Formats: sequence, structure tokens, C-alpha cells
Amino acid sequence: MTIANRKERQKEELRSKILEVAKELFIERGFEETSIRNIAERIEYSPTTIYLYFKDKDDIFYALHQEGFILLNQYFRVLQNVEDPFERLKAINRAYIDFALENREFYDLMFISRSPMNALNRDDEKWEEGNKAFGALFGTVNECIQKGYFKGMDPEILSFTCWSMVHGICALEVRGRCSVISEANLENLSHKSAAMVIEMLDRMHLDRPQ
Amino acid sequence: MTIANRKERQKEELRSKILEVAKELFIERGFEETSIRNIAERIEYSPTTIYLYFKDKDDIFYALHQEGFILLNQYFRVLQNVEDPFERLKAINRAYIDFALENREFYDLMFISRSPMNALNRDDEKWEEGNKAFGALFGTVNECIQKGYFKGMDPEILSFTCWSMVHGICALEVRGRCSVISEANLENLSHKSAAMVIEMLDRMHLDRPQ
DNA sequence: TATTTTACTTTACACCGTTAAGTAAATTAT
DNA sequence: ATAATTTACTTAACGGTGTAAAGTAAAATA
Repeated sequence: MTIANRKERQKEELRSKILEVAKELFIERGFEETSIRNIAERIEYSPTTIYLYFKDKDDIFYALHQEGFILLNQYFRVLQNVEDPFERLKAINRAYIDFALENREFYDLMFISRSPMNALNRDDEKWEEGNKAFGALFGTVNECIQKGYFKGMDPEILSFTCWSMVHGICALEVRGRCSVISEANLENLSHKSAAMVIEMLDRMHLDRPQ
Repeated sequence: MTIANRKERQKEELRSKILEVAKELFIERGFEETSIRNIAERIEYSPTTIYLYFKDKDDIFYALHQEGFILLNQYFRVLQNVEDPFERLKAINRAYIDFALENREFYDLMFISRSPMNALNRDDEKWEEGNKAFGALFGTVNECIQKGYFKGMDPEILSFTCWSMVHGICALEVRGRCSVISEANLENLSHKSAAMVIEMLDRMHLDRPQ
């Protein structure tokens, strides 16, 4: 069955090649400016060949968005060594923002663009990548609560709120809405704002005076 | 000059009509699915006529995004009567989220979509609408600081952080990333999270214990 | 050797934003 | 009153898009 194996392998290789050049292109010129025909040209196959490997354009970008999550998990993985869950929570926030700033197109695809979500909704599947990444945050928040942090707060809402705080920073940055900020503060704006968010978290878990 | 006036008026009317049906269409079927040709068909003019009134598609959506800001300001205006700046700040956050949830397509256009920003960058103009809306927030935050709230924090970074916190909630909601949340919490998620953000603000301005 | 399957291409459809050239009516100038 | 020009629009066209249907040559199987 070695011939069939080779064929299988070659199919897999072409599929990978499609994703590889799709990634190249969408990092080069942004995801919205990457067309099936561009990809086809670069892999030196006809455009319709791509449809033998992916259902549609959204399906390609769904696959790339999965790659993005693998990359994001690499940013997170080292943080599993941080013992204190609250310190880990803060580190996750910082890592998330670093990921967004260092991989803008991926970030856009994963958390802003509609394309990969269309691929899911098409055959109404669950957003597993999102669930898993959120799960990591959720777990850390739960640990925090178990250790007495954030007394009386709903862990899931708190997790979502943590996420949305850093997402807000990244989304405004990635989609070019930060021009309202003065030049002095524009430098490292995301990190400055992230520091403030983290200070808020710091104050959240302290018992309220009075 | 009454004939020239009438002509002027009629031109203005067609311009308004274009924006009117563009708005209809983009609220009906979303902004990305609204084409120049769709608009042309509905106003019963040829597609190219639209280019006599707007430079390009982005220019149309820039104009609509301006309308969105007028609408947002209506949500904000009543809040100018709130005496206490800190209460006003919290009310602004709530109003912002209400606006986003009640006018999703507008929100998308104003704070997520690239289209209106392209129109600005084309003739490198400033984002006046954004500046003005942010200015209102910034002013309120400054008042807060003047009254002793948020001691020692940078007002601009704090304003941006307030904005990004609520934007994060709205952007995740509008772009369909909330499916990671359990059904129980999915109901009114944005408002629940907003309440938590506001609680964070409440705790921010208290002097740190110890 | 004949048949079927595989992997791909060609062609085509129905859209898209946008530009260039053409046109009929209204206005202005002579 | 007639000719020239401007106005407001349309038709035609260019070069792009995603995607489906039909065709094809080679390989695998019968």
C-alpha cells in the first residue's frame, strides 16, 4: 500500500502548501486582500484545485485561525509554571497583548474577522479553539477565587471581563482607532493601558474598605 | 437664482437618498454585504451615478459612520446633566454599551470596520468624530481626577482604558465571539460584564489599603 | 485490454468596485 | 434665436472576486 500512502502524503503536502502560501499572503498584505486566485497563482495550480482541499475561502481562513490558536497557546504555555494563580492571570493578560501586537493579522483573524466564524456556522459547529483558550483563562480565574481572590464574583463573567478588557485594547489598536490619543501616549499605548487594567485587577481582589 | 437653488437642493436630496438606502441596506443585511450596485438599484439610478456624489464606497460608509456618531451623541447628551463626574463616567459606559447593542451595524462601522478609516487615510485627514467622542470621555475623566478620583493616574490612558474595556465587550459581542460562555451567563452577558467593569472603576478610585 | 477512479484544468456564471466614453437636456453666450 | 457649453446622467467596459459544472489525461483497477 506504499503507493496509496505516497498519494495520501502528497495530498497532505498540497493542502499544507495551500495553507502555507495563504499564510504568507495574508501576513504580507492582510487577510481581506488575499484571494483564492492569489493563492492559486503562488502554488502554481488552478484556482479550482483549491476547492478540492477546502470547502471555501472561509474554510481556509478557519484553518489559519486554528494555526493562530496554536501560536497563542505557545505564548500561554510557559505561564503554566507560574504558581500563584493571580500572578498567572496577570501574566496571561500581558501575554495576550504581546501575541496580538506581534501577530496582528492572526489576531484579527482569530478575534475580529467574521470569516472563520462563518466556516463554523456553516455546519453549525462549536468554536473549539475559542473554548479551549477561554477555558485556560477560566481555570486560572477559578483558581484565583479558590484562593480567596475576587470574593463573591461570578468566575465566568469575571473571565469574560478580563478577556474583553484586553481584547478591547488589542481590537482598537489592530483596527486603527487609537489616533485619538496624543503622540506622547501613543507610544506603547497598549502596554500602558494593559498595566492599568492589571492595576485594576490588583485592586479588585482587595476587600473593600469601610 | 431660484433655479440654481432648486438644482442644488435636488442634488442634496439625491445625496441624502443614497445615504438613506445605503443605511437601510447595511442595517438589513450587514455592511459587508451592501454593494454600490445594490444601492443603485434601490434608488433607481445607474451605479456610476453614485460616484458623482461620493468618491468611493468607503466614502459612503464614512458618511454613515458620521451618522452613527450623531446617534451615539444622542445617547450621551442626556448624561451631561449628571452632576457628579464619576457617576457620569459610569453612565457613559452603560450608554455606550446600550448604543452598541441597539445599533450593532453602526457600532461595527464606527469602531471595528476598516472602511470608514480607509476614507480618512486616503486624504490623510483626522478622525474628528472619534476625537470628539473620546474628548467627552476624556473631559469626564479629567473632572473625576480633579475631584480626587483615580489619584495619580494618567487621565488619557485611563480614558483609553475605560473605552477599551467597554469596546472589548461590544466587539466580542458584535463579532460573535461570546459562544464560549455558558447559556446561563449568555443572557445579558454584556450588561453583566459592564456591571463588573463599573465595579472595577468603583474600586479604582478608593485609596489603596495598607 | 477495458473500465473506473483520481487529480487536476478549462470554462463559465454571477457578482464586485470603478473608470472612460457617450448622450440628452438644460443653461449660458453670442 | 442659434450656437456653445455645462450639467446630470447612462452605457459599456476593465479587471477583479468566489465558486460550480464540465472536461481531460493519467493512473489504478477489473
